[in-house]
Amino acid sequence: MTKATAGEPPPEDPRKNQRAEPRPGTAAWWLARESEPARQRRRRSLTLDAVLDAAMTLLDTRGAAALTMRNIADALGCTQASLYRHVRNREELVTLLIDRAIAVASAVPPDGADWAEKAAWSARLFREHLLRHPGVASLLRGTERLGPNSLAGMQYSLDLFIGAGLNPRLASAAASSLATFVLGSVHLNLGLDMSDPEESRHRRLLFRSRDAAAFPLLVQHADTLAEVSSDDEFEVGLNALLTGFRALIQNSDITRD
Amino acid sequence: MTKATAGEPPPEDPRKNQRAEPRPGTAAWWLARESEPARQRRRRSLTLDAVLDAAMTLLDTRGAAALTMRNIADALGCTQASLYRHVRNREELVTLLIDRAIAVASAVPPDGADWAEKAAWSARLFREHLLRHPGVASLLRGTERLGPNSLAGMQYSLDLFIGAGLNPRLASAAASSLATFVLGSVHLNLGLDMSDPEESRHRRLLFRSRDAAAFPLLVQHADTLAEVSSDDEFEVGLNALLTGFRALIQNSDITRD
DNA sequence: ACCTGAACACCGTTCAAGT
DNA sequence: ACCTGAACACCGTTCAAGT
Repeated sequence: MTKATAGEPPPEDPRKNQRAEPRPGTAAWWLARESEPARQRRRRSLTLDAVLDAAMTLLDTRGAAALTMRNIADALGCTQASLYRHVRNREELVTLLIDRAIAVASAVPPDGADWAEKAAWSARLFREHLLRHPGVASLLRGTERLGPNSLAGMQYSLDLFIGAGLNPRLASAAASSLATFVLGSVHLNLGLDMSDPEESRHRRLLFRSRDAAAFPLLVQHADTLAEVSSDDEFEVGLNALLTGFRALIQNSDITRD
Repeated sequence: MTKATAGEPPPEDPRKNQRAEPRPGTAAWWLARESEPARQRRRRSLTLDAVLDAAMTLLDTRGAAALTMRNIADALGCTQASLYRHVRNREELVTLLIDRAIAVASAVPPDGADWAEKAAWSARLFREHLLRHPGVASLLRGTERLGPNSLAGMQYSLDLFIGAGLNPRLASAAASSLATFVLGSVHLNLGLDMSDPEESRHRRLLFRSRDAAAFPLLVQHADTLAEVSSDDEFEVGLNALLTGFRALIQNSDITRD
């Protein structure tokens, strides 16, 4: 009864994963899924797509906490047990769901922009998509990095950064860094309500009331700090990253082998 | 029975949060906690610290999925109900726990380094701390950004970036961006086992077997891509960010008001 | 071959009752 | 004033039994 969850040290089987079912999200798992033709061959009343569709609307309308097997089954008018015919776990369901929910990353930026403008455009689009679907953001764990939609995004950004002058290794790292930053930005603001005007006021109060000896800068700049929004943070970080990539490209121009 | 979770659209009370208890992690909540002297005054057999200690060792040894009220109570030799005397929710417990688990951020980098080296040192330290405590990483949600330990980190990095020449607003955004990037980097690799040598092999197989028409770069550079590690990604992104901050500092030198 | 009903071992949270 | 026992309404997952 191992409930494997991200962040959990694996139960450490005595014999190291000797032919154990691969965990959802690993390369082995994504590979194994493709060579399972039997699963989808038969015509059936309930399909995996229908399950994922129901899960997606549930996630969007009622949030991550409402994404239960029972609720999904209810939405589909079947029993919970039926779901396990299309999915081995809840974890597997979430992995498939999130890969699918990430599809927006394949949207193509306006033509005529240079690589940096395109990268910024895509990063902003991805962020806005996640902000509109906070349930999706809260479930992102990296397990979807090898899913078809993520791979499409990777192909796109590799093209972008290699075209800009980076070698494949650096292009891959740059693309991942950008995605990492977008996800971190959304994730670090999930529990907060900066949209709530009260939050900004309370934040100011909090900074102001700190011990001035221990937190001089927080006290001194309380008003300014309370007003720095998640959008501000994102734009500053995004520009810094792209500036850094630009420098990296110029460097590898010089040290080109 | 609202189970408010990050990523969940708030249940939308008809009257907008009219004197409702603030959600854990909001500025109002952190503020309210301080002006609650009665809670900790009395000598009691079970203290909040003891609860959080037990929760922490549970999280580290058995992972996030094992962090249940029952298990915490068992570890302390009390009943679950007793825990609710020190904590209103599981959510509140997690918020307090994560703030405390983040204390490493207050470690001070070696003297004599310039601001960029110090920032890099702290970022790496924070990342390594999170990698050693994946359970903590998986629970980070931004609700701890206003906790005492995060504020200490903020005071420190504000000092660093203001000292380097940024105004308070930009310094705050830069500091947050860096933290965002570290967290995103750890979080996006939570579900994966890059330590597993098999994973790299499977990843190569996965890239190689893509449709060459749709994913030409993935197929072409499969071997290289399969070997880019999370460490590589992190270092590339970290350097890019710091390079970007350096440029930002030079710019604000010029346009100083 | 597919789906169901009913159960199992868990959750977080509450509250009257004990001391 | 503090803690407990026992319950409540939920979870994910399994499996014999139905069709």
